[in-house]
Order: sequence, then structure tokens, then C-alpha cells
Amino acid sequence: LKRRATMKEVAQVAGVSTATVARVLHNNGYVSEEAVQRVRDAIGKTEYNLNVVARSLRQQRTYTLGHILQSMAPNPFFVEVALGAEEYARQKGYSVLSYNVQGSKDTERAAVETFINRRVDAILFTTPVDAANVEFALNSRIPVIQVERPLVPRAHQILVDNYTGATEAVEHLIGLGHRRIAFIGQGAQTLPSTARYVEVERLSAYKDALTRHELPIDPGLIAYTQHYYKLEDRSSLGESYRFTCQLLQSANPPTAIFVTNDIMAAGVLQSIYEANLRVPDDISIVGFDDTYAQFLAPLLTTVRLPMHEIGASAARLAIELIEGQQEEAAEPQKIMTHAELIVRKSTGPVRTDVGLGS
Amino acid sequence: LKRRATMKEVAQVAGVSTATVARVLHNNGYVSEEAVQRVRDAIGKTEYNLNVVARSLRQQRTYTLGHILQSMAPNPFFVEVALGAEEYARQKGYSVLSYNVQGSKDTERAAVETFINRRVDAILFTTPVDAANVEFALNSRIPVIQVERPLVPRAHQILVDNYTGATEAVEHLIGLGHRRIAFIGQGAQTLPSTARYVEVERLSAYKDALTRHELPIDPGLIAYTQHYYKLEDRSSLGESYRFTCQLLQSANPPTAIFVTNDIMAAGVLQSIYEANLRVPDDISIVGFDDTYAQFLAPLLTTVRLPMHEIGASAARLAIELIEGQQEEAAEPQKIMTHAELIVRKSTGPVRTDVGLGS
DNA sequence: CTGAAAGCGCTTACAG
DNA sequence: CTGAAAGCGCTTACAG
Repeated sequence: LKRRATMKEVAQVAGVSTATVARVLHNNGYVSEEAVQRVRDAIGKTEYNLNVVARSLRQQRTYTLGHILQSMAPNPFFVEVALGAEEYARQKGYSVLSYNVQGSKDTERAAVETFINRRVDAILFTTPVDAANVEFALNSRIPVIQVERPLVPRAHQILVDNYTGATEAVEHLIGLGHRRIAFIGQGAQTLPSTARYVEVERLSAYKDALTRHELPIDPGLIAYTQHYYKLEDRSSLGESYRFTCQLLQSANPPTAIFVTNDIMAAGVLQSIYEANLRVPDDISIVGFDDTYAQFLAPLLTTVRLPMHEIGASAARLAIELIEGQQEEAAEPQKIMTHAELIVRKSTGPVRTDVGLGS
Repeated sequence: LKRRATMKEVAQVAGVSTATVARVLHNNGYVSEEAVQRVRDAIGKTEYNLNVVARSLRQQRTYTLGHILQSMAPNPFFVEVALGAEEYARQKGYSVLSYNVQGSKDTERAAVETFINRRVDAILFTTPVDAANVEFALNSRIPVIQVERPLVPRAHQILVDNYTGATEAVEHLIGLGHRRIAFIGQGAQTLPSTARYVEVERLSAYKDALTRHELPIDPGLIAYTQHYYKLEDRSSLGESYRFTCQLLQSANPPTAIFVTNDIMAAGVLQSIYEANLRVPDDISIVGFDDTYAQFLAPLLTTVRLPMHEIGASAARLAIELIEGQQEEAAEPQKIMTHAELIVRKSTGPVRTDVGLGS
């Protein structure tokens, strides 16, 4: 094998034109049975395979999706979404070029530029960091999909029903008899207001559930980690750990904690482990995402996000838009997906015999 | 913005030829100061950006690496290697197309075919599943790099010094006074013999360390999970869990366990948690990889693999080979990287007061 | 220092 | 049912 065969060579071997080769390759257009056979043989003989680069240039389509990921590590949420998108895209003949931006606006900008230079057919943001970059992507007149965090109203959106998911979590705890339930969220104050969608929904669900059951909302039981995905130092893990240490040492500690992602839940469990307390005997924990949940001890009760489905939906919408099955209408699409409580082993009835503090 | 500007348009606006535009774009070749200025202006005015697809077709190079990943979930090892490769490649002007094959030979084959059709400049396997697919990739006469698992001797290799890493782990435990140390490995028996590299090295290190200290090798203390990355059901987690349950209930349980990856270590910790034992007070645990280690309770002592460096090395070698800085010699390159024990909180001195069984 | 022109490997009207 | 030919947007000898 020295050089790769081209269509022209296949045509020569088969004694037909390249147009005919193209016709049998994509089987469209009329071709005589005999010609098909000759071309097939020639393809086999020459070990021909299509040059997708040439096809892309000619068709002005690359069959490639550009996927901008906030950061695949340490949060497996992004990995699972990426996997869902990749699998769906593959099955439709598309490849996906991904770009991890580590939560940086500038890197995200560079990602969009790279994708534009490479003429991807659509850009997916999971999740967008900066609205300006989404706008910039929109300028290219290719489909732009925002996953989970709708920073720009006029771009398409794959959303998650955080409110219902979080409600199930808190209701579950209340149903178990818990009345002092702490809430640990992620970085809402430090986010620009347009980006708070996810965080605000989860906190609202928590407050509404307490209120519905006539339980007080105690500000001392609510905390947010400072950093929104300053991932390098795994700070949100450390912060949820520290806040839990504080809670456990307080005069009137909670009997349950609702943590809005599994990573932070890991930090909570570490604190509890060090305090030599048992879960759920001494305190119940509910996480969110269902990423690390199955790897923790005890197995974490958590609100599962349909990560695969989210990724697949993003890819599906993008491809439908590319292929014109959907009108690129004035209205952006909003696709809602649903979170679901998975009860495992980190939640149990509140202890009535003794208080945690005693 | 209706259509994207081409070089021809830029040339027209600047009043020069496309050759000149290309020269200033890549700044090579002589161009008068004045022409440079006019072209720069024209590029700004037309919002021109290079069409990488066209450049790829012309240059017969795509500035794209194809990265075949065994599976990014649930093992973050692959994610970190991918990140390392992506970052290095980016910095050199390359993009990376990744393809998760979920441990399937057929999917891996499809990945190679996709990459060949898309004319990637090199193919990375992290880690290769089937030697035949590596051979197939090799047929294309592009650089082929195998990460961690050298299935095909004549393809390039990024290796890990598993033996030394595992030795440090076991020596650490022995130094702490442990004499009954269990070993939990992954799927070695079920792997084809050419693929056993990693597993065999780790087991040998374990045995050699025991022997060196005149400790007996007890087959009852050694177990392998059945499945090699049958990931969907997270079975290796479940199997390490079950084996640990057995160990703990045995007549003469170990005082320490060396588990050859952090995922399985998570299963071990779950079993210990359920048995209401404390780590490291009752039993010490050492993992491998440093993936989940920081998320577990207690923080896991583990052998850290330089995952980023592994990915970056793979990308660097590939690019050097592509750009001809290295001769594509008869001899495949073998780059060795080093694992390192990270002592955290899951290991401690053996208990001398009471036996675990008592 | 600069431009005209060929050509990378396809696809796709168009003509027959 | 089939082929000749144009053209996607670049890069790169080559000639001047």
C-alpha cells in the first residue's frame, strides 16, 4: 500500500466515469446492474475509501459537530453528555470534535474560532460559559445548541427540569421525617445572573418544599461553594467538606443534607466519615447528577440527570437543523428533559432516640 | 453576515493575488510592508477566516489526530489522558477527533475506518482493544501510538512503569507492618495474553515484594475481577465489593488490600463500610490510578498514573512523527512514564491489639 | 517582491 | 443510464 486510491483510479479500473463511481458509492441515481458490479469490484481491488475532506469541501458540509465542554474532569456529567452526543452523531454519520475549555471564557472563544475554521456543521455548548461566545457562534448561521444553561435566549436549548428533581429529593427527606435539612449548592452568587438558571431552580425547589410543609428556612443551613467550576483545585469538594464540618459542630446540626451535585456530596461524606458518624443512621444525604453516586460509600441516593439523553438530544436537534428536517425558524427550540430521584442507601428515617448533637 | 469570505475576495479587496494573501496569512515568503497592510485590512473588513477543510485537501494534512478511547466512562483515566492529548495537540495547532469504543473490537474497527476516511494525521489508541485494529491502522502509513497496552510491538508505545508503582504500594504496606495483604486485580485471566502487560506487571510486583520480605503468597488473598471493561454494569466495582465481603468474613482476613484501580477500590470501601469497619484503623487500602481517590472517604492512598503527561506524550510523539522531526524509523518508539505512590488517609499501621476477626 | 495557474478529490447539474 | 466539466477554497511551484 503506497498511495491511497482516488475515485478517478477506481473509475479507470472499472472503465466508467467518476460520476458513475459516485453514484454507486452513495447509491443514488440510475446505474446499470453491470456497472454497479464493475465499480464494486474496482473499489475492492483498489481498496478505495472515500476522502471525506474532499467531500466536505465540495458539499460545504463536514458532517462534524463541534462540542464545547466546560470540563470533562472532574465532573463526569460532561463526559456522559459527550458520550450521548457522540453516539447519536455517529449513528447518523457525523463525527464530533470536542474541546474542553476548563470553564475559561477565552478558551471557549478559541474553541468557537477553531470550530468555525474547521467548518463544523453545528456547535454544541455543554454548558456555555460566556453568553458573548454563544452569540459569536450564532453569527456563523449554523445551529447552536446550549445544554443545561440557557445563557442566550435566541439559541436552542436542551434543558433539565431541575425544579421537579430537586423537589423529589427534598420531599423524600421530609417524608422520612427530617425537619432540619441543609442545602449545599454551587457557586450561585458568583455566577452572572444570566447563568444562574440551574442553581436558582434547585434552591427554589428546596425552599418551596420546606414552606409547603411549614418548615422554617434557616439561612444557617444553606451554603454555596464559592467557585463555579474552578476545577483545578477541586475546590467545591473541599468547600462542601468544610461546610459540613461546620454544620456537624454546630449547636443544632441538621439530620439531612441535600447537596446539588455528587462531587460535593463526596466532600460531605468525607467530613461525616472523619466525624465518625454513620450514613444514613446519623445523617441522611441526597446528591444530584448520579455521577459519583455509585462509587461512594454508602451508595448515594441522588437525583439522576438523564445525561446520555441530554447529549443525544443535543446531537439530534443539531442534526435535524443541519439537514433541514426542522425549519431554522425564528423561534429557538427548547427541549426539556427530566431528572429523577434514585433512592439508594444514604437516606433513612430521622433518628428519634437521640439528637445528633448529644 | 451572509456568506463567509474566501481568500479570493480578500485578495480582491486588497488588490493583490490570493498567493499574496496566503503569504501574509502564514507569513512566509516575501511580501512588501504595504501589501501586508492592505491584506490585513482586507481580512478585517471581510471578516475572513481560513477554511481549514480546503487547506487540508490541498496539503494532504488535516492537522487532526484521531484518538480512540476504550471508554471514558466510568474510568476517568481515559478522560485525563484525552485531556492531556487534547491540550498538547491544541497548542500545536491540531484538533483531536475522539471515538469511544466501549471496549468493543468492532467499534474500534469502525473508529479506525472513520479516521482513515477523515484523513487524520495520526491515530492514538488509549488503550487498544484488538491488535488486528492496530495493524489495520498501521496499514495507512500514518503514525500509530498505543497508550499503556502495547498489543503490537511494531507500533509506537507510551508505557507506564507499573512494576515500580505497584512495588511502592506494597512496600508501603509492608513498612506499616502489614503481613497479610490481599491483591485485587482486573480481568487478567480473561484478557488475551498479548494484552496482559499491565495486569501482569502489577501482580508480579506484589508477589516479588512479598517474597523479598519473606512473606508467603496466599492464593486465597488474590482475586481478579472477571470482566475486562464490561463497563455498562460497572461489574468490576461489584466484583471487588463481593470479593472484599468474602475476605472480611474469612477465618483469617487480611489487614490490608492492594487494589489495582481506584474504581475497584471504591467497591472495596463500600464493602468495608457496610461491615462497619474503619479505614485505616481496621484495614488499610491502597488503590491505583488516582482517579476516584480524592473523592472517596477516607481519602485514598493510591499509585498515581501521570495521566495528563501520558496523553501529552502520545500527542507529542504523534506530532513529531507527522512533522518529520522524528524519522519514522524501523524502530518503534517506546516512551516510559512513571507512577508514584501518593500516601493519603486510607493506610496506617497494622493493628496489633486485636485481630480483625475477633 | 508578486501573480497566473494547476491541482488536491470529490459532487453535481447538465447534456446526451 | 452515463460522462465531461465545473468548482468547492486553498497552497505552491514556477516564472517573472
